[in-house]
Amino acid sequence: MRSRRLADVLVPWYRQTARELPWRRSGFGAWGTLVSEFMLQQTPVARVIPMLEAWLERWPTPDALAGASPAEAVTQWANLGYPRRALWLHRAAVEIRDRHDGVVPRDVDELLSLTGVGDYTARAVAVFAYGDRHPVVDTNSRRVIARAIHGRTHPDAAHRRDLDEMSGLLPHADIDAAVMNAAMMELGQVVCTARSPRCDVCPVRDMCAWVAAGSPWTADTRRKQARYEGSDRQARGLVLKALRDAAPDPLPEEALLTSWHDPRQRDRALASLYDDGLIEPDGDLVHLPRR
DNA sequence: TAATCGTGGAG
DNA sequence: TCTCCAAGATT
Repeated sequence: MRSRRLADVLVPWYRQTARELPWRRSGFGAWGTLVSEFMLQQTPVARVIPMLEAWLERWPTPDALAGASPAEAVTQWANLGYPRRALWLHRAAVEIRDRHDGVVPRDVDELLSLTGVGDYTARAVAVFAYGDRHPVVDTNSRRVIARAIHGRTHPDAAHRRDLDEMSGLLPHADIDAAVMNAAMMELGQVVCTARSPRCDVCPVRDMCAWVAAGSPWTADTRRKQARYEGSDRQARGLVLKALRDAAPDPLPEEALLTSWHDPRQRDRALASLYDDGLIEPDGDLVHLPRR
């Protein structure tokens, strides 16, 4: 059947052509893997690499990060985006210290119980750091499945059934299954890309349902990302940038978003940041979270 | 379940 | 210039 043959082609293809990335080095470690996966959540590989190395140099273990303040984590996170991830990674480090003796857990359910760790990240750590056999499904592999298996241009929204589908594609041996998971992601990222797939160099084009269907380019029905300019997210981003730049010093709340056009939106952005625990009040001052 | 959450590079 | 979207998680 098709699923079996896909792995027969992709596993050797990956072994021959995969890019060298920091988290693919042997002995990179579960902590490094966990940090890299947090950073890679919605942030491109090229932007992650230098930030990851700086992070691991500063905090080489979960204990080291757990001993720092959330403010330090948010500051070190710099411009990676979605700063809640920095907060959550810090919380996860505290949980690893307190509940797992400072060792990144191997069990998927224990990984899932860590703050900020979901279906993708938990299995990525179990598979890529520990070598266990689980389906790892990210946006790239979902796109490859949509095209190669179902002949669709775009994947549907992420769903847990994706895990079952990927399970059906995995070879039996743990080591090969791990490579297959990585190969699907790699193919989606470098060949079967979202906007302009490079079918001319695709190793599985002769078994691709989408190519067989004539490579139809249908509309993407998934909801588009909201406009950023003038959004709450932009307002929040400006607040955190100001606080990161001032860190470790706080700033007067009046100094934040001084030239923002919409005072109600300014209040809303600040309120949501307080709510998320990304900022905290100290009289008239605003701090990044100190504990 | 669908909306929300940053930032910057590529096309 | 402007749109798209990137190794997702949470509520």
